[in-house]
Amino acid sequence: MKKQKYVYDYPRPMVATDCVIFGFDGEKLQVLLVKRAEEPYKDCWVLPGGFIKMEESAEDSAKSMLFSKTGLKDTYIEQFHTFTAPDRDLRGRVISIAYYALVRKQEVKEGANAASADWFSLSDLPELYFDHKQILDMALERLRERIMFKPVGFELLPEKFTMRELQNLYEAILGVEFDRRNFSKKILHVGLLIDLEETSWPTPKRGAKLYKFNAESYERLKDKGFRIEF
Amino acid sequence: MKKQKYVYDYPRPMVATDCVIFGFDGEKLQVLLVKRAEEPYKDCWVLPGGFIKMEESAEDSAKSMLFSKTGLKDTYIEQFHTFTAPDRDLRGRVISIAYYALVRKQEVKEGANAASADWFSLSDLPELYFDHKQILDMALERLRERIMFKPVGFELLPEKFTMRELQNLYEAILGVEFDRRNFSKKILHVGLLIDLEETSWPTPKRGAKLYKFNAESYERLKDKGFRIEF
DNA sequence: TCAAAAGTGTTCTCCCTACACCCATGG
DNA sequence: CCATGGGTGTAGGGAGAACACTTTTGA
Repeated sequence: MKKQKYVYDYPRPMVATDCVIFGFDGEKLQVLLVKRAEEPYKDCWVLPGGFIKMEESAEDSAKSMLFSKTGLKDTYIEQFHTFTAPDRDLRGRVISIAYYALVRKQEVKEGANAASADWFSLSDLPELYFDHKQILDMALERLRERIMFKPVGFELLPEKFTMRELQNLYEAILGVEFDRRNFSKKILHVGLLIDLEETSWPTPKRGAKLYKFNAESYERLKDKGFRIEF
Repeated sequence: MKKQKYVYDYPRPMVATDCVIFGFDGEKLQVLLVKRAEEPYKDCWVLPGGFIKMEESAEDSAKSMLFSKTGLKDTYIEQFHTFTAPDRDLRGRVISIAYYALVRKQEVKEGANAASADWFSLSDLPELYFDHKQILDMALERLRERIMFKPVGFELLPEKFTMRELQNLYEAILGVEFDRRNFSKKILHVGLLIDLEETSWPTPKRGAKLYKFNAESYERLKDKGFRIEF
């Protein structure tokens, strides 16, 4: 089958999506990186991404890429910036529409891609290529802004979690530390948490109460937005 | 001269920038629209925009378009979303990287484009085509989020302004009303305003104090961010 | 002299902050 | 029994919200 060619009157850039996939291990915020299979930068770690198809939106493109790396559908995904510097990609003029996704690491299927994909803590990243470090930095910045108004953090936690885990998550994202008691009071006051009458156990030392989040109030607050002041 | 053609192995979308240019008349928030010169939608009002060139970034493209419509350089401009629905443009697959800009209407050159460009209050918009209404709505949403953390509003005001004008601006952007006295107290407390010892005059009835904003504190707060709670 | 807009200060309440002690568990 | 982490309450301070009267000026 002969290769088809595409002919245009004016030059056109290539358009790709890249995705910053955030996960949380209970302590630290992490990012999923993949190992490039081809030149340039073969075998180097980069953000997962790909060129968009003509009949799909960028969001569809990002979602199907996300599915192929994690086996997850219906994850939280949000477009945050489009990177357009003419020289950002060695291969030619490539524009990248960047997304970040929040996933529950527990639900991510390991295996198929085990050798070519891995989680990295933000404090322990490998060198990144192209402009992927900037992309990652901006993703985190946007996530920080977002989490002040929308309870998106729950997308990163397992169904049941302890107050400590939730606090660790907020601290990891915002890069600050909170007083245990005040944090707990504030969060409970928002009314998003349901106190499961269980305790996590075994844990180191003493078991802690488990919470899940209240999907109903969540729906209410997602539109309206809310405010947590730290 | 014969028209050159561009040939690629894979299909590529066209990439454009569209720009939501906000202005403020002292009372209401406004948007600059242009009249299309060509089909489709000839003579209809749309957001100013254009295709990006291969050797310029999207931001450069938006800026030069902005310059051509307003005569302004160094305006506040911010990318906020990229619109990618496959059917969003009748002319084919066009991806649009959208920006909003904040300009001082007083500084905008009228004239050259007078017949083909005009300001519209948000409450009094003409019908918009393509997905430009959605683009505009999202621009406003992002501007709202932005103004809570960064003092970007000053980009829309003339050098000297009254407290009432500043309040009108915040009310117009956020779509709420504030108590005059509390608003004034809060804003002054941030320390961004310099009390010029002048009064606006003539105005309707009584003259009001004029303020300008303090560029120095502005620079400080722009990085650090700040918080105005309303 | 009346209408419209501007200037100004106080009180009350609520929420955020700082902070310390006791309890349960595992080693 | 000791170390580690979890659970809980209170007192004080600061900031936001509500609110009214006086002044200026143009019509």
